[in-house]
Amino acid sequence: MLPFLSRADETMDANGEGMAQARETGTLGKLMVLLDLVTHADAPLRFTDILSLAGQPRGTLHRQLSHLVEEGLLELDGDGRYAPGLRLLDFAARSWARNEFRLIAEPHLVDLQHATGETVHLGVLRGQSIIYLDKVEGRQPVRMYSQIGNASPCYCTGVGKAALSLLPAESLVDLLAGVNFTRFTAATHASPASLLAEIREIADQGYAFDREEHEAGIRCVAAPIWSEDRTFLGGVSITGPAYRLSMELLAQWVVPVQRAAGRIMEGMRIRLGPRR
Amino acid sequence: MLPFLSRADETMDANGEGMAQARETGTLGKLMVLLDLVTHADAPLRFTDILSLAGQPRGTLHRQLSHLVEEGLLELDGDGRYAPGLRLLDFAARSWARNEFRLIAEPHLVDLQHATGETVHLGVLRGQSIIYLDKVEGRQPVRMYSQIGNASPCYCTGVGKAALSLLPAESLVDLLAGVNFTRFTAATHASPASLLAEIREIADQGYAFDREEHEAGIRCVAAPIWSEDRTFLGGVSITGPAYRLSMELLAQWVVPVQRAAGRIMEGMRIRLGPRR
DNA sequence: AGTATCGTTCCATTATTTGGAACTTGATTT
DNA sequence: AAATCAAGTTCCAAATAATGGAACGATACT
Repeated sequence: MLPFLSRADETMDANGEGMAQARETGTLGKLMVLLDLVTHADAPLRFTDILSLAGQPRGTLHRQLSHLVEEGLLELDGDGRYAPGLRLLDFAARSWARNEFRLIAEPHLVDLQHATGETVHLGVLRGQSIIYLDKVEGRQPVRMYSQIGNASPCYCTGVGKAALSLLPAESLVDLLAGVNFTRFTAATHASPASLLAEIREIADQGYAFDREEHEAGIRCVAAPIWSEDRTFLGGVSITGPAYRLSMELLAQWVVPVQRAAGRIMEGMRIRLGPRR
Repeated sequence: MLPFLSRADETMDANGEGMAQARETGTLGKLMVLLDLVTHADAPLRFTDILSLAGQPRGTLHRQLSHLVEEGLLELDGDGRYAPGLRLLDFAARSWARNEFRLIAEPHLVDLQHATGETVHLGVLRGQSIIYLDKVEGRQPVRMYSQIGNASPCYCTGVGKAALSLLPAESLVDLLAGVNFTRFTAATHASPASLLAEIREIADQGYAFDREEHEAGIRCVAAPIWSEDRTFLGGVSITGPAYRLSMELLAQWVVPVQRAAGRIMEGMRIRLGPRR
């Protein structure tokens, strides 16, 4: 097995392997599997690499890749290596710029950043992952895309656990059934059982901590965001290094984070409210 | 000719209509037309809106949209409006983070930013558009994605004209034949003729200016970037407000910009060189 | 209640995808 | 230089998925 894909395997697992989820999207689904393969790889893949990973007949695979390249979703360099295409950037730039949820939340994220001086994130639950929609950092060296658009596990991030705490018990169990619990640090929940216990607590309290569960030395407080019809579930969080963010300090930020979350929800209700 | 492509044609106009480029990508091509429609719209579209724009039979369109939604490329909100899906962000984040060209160029962009104090861009030519791959800004309020991933016209941006100056005459004419010249400002080239004249000049000099041609009050200097096999054509630029960047000042920055471009090319050669 | 309007489902027809095999191309070995 | 091997590409009858007209629900409007 190709060594550099170990990473891709993990990500795929996190997306649900248990569910034996047959794609019902015909041709598109098959092509998306390929896009996933290429975008998850650590380096551009050669035809043969993809062949062994995708397990398709050569003729078929060749045409599929050609179509993806022709549409700009993949790029084929002079050495026959396939890399993600720049058209993806173009799509993403537009979908980000016009995203309603993000636009409504943005001013409140900035306020929260100013109030605390630390990094603020906005994330939503999609499948079993949290996708970060926005990030507001205090100091200069923000490398854009550094976090935005990234998919992170829901079971070991503040925003993730906050989002999960909003789910009805049944959906929660269903969702967790598909999750592969990777232990990123000593504090990462290793099983659904302990996670469920914490999530019940979070549901009562209305806020979640990440006690260095995803990355050693990084802590956060998060508050959940929801809509009545559960169209969006997500959260806001304040994140920072453990040496600066003691658990006591994080506790003091519970109220500001919740207030920001509340304002974002109010913004969504005003924007979408009349109809629901 | 199929009527439902009228809108897609418009979109293509900016990108090239003259080429009568029938999509050869079967099912995927049809779905990408829909993705284009939705991501280019100013607001989420309802089923009927897309129906009238795409002009497909209802049954067909419905299934196509369902597939896109199921794959996360589109999202359908509670009011039946289709918006770009967050999976696009996930794809883009990865393709950006691992893009070789960008990774090689990054340190040189930062150097250039420090040397001048103004905003630095890295862009590549894709089709008739420049796609910005990176941006390094001096002062704080960088809204990420503000420019990265955006597709801009090639005929009125510094990076665009620099990239065009590298093309052999024939390809250049072909490419410009497909461009729809929109006059953004009084200084925008209104026809291929005047543009061609300037591009010849740029090819001789090895650098390009943007004299408020895309946006009033914004100027830039750009230098071209190429590889022997023409796999990548693009440019680096320094951009800023006209009141601060006199043409004299821009002229002083020609050398630094060219030097940065040269270093990036060298980086690419080292990385890819042995093979070509 | 009556009637548009909007969205969804069905299914025989049609077009696209499939995949095995044959064929290039280019590098490596004898 | 010829032979061998691996990597990629093209072909085409068979299998599969997409198509689109029409019938069917679901809301909103009168």
